[in-house]
Amino acid sequence: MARLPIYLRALTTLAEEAVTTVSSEELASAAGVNSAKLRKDLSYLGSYGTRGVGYDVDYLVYQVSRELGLTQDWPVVIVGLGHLGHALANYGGFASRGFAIRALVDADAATVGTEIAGLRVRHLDGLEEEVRKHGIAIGVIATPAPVAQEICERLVAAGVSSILNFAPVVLVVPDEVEVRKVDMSIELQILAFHEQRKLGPERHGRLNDAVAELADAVST
Amino acid sequence: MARLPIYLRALTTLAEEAVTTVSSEELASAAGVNSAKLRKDLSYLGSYGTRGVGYDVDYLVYQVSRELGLTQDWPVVIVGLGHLGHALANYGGFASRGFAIRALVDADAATVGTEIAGLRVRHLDGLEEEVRKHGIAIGVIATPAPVAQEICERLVAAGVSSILNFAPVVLVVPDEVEVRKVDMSIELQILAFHEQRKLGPERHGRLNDAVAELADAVST
DNA sequence: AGGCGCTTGTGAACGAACGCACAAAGTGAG
DNA sequence: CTCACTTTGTGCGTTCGTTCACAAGCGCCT
Ligand SMILES: NC(=O)c1ccc[n+]([C@@H]2O[C@H](COP(=O)([O-])OP(=O)(O)OC[C@H]3O[C@@H](n4cnc5c(N)ncnc54)[C@H](O)[C@@H]3O)[C@@H](O)[C@H]2O)c1
Ligand SMILES: NC(=O)c1ccc[n+]([C@@H]2O[C@H](COP(=O)([O-])OP(=O)(O)OC[C@H]3O[C@@H](n4cnc5c(N)ncnc54)[C@H](O)[C@@H]3O)[C@@H](O)[C@H]2O)c1
Repeated sequence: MARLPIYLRALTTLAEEAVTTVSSEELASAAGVNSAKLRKDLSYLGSYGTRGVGYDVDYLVYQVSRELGLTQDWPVVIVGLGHLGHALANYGGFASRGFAIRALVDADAATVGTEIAGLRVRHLDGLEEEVRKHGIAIGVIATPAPVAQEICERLVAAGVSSILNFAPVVLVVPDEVEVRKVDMSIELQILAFHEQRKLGPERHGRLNDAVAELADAVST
Repeated sequence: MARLPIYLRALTTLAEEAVTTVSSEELASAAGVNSAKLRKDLSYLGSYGTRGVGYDVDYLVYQVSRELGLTQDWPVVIVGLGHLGHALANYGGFASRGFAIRALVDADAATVGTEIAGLRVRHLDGLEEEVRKHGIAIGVIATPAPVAQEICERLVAAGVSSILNFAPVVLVVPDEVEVRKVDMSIELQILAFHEQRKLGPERHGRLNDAVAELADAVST
């Protein structure tokens, strides 16, 4: 389930506050979900709660971490160390959540050889060697969009089977490779869509009209 | 619909390649979705296709842009100009997709006053004034997690009604405010989950066991 | 020891979204 | 003009996920 990481974050926050026990209701509101949904999600991992009491925070942290495969550290390579790649490489939040950035790769001669967050940037030529050397299964693509697909293919060929893509393109990969994309422009556009709708439906698209009609129908 | 921005991107790419007409099948595969789903999505905006031919690319770009509210530029404020805030402020992909970054705000004395991407960073004190001055409806939070909720409340109080949050916290907002979050750690954790499953179910969590049993049941 | 109150785990109903498959509609060739 | 071909728009069955609601289980208080 894609919600486990959210629960895990809420749980670790609680653990830091020295909370030992939490009810599904509390945890659900901290994670921003329905409590029945949370209980059902957790029940897929097994019965780790105590009726009448709730869940033991530390124990649940462990179980969820195990389920997510975070009891070990995953080595990661970042390809493309422009603005975004720099930010990612310097971000401490990955290391503390089960990931270890092990290799940085870029094509730009000016960037290659520089040190970022204690790691030396290697030239693109060494991509495959870095992946093999560190046994890297997870690759991050932070290159310009036009080269993302090519980088993706090289990562896959080298043995990477999970990719986090920041470039605004749809990557084509074999079935066994998992891709997730983070696209900030799309997020903003979705916000703009809702924002526009708030301004009043009359001056806008047909989708809004349809929604307005629906609202009318409901209110009568 | 949350898929419209993806279609829009595929369409603009096609437009740049001087493609004038596209079938639902082609556009769907470029966007990575089922063609029936794409046609149904587009039909919500109206009937802009021609049977036997397909969709006119330029016309569809315009219709989708209008639906998303991208015929105008949306002013945006970024709060927190650390690594990530810098990357965002310098990113050209926003301006070309209907957004104009109009204000940068940070609490750090060393950052305030510096110029990033042609814009001067203003102190947090001026947040409300900047929002009002530019009529900003969309705010981006790139501050450390502990202050994100507080910043969020100030943005909302100042009149911002859509927020893009990069801090790893669940923001609490009034119903009429739209929040979207981008959480890179969560994306990585989801990848780790799938990665772990590939390694073989025997040494892992109960969720995997359940899936394995299911697979057994199906194959017999 | 027994009962009371609280919280979990889940069966079942509901609803939304997906995708198949086809009729309707347009194009172009003969 | 007609026919064969292409592609849209959509009705409908199906699947997936969410939520309600409640029985089962646990701890605590008496
Ligand atoms: N910066 C942001 O805030 C932001 C936001 C959304 C999306 N993105 C996307 O993320 C990607 C990176 O953005 P950025 O702002 O860091 O861009 P950037 O131009 O600052 O950095 C790109 C980096 O990739 C390197 N590169 C180019 N070709 C390469 C190749 N073939 N192999 C390896 N490295 C190569 C460049 O040398 C450069 O260091 C882009 O696709 C962009 O669209 C960025
Ligand atoms: N850098 C990444 O790649 C990355 C990845 C995932 C998530 N994030 C999240 O994004 C956020 C920012 O990350 P970062 O790497 O840029 O951190 P950072 O520490 O580099 O930058 C944080 C910035 O926020 C400013 N700030 C602090 N308190 C403030 C306040 N009250 N008001 C306004 N500004 C304030 C600081 O002065 C600093 O400039 C964090 O919440 C982080 O968890 C970052």
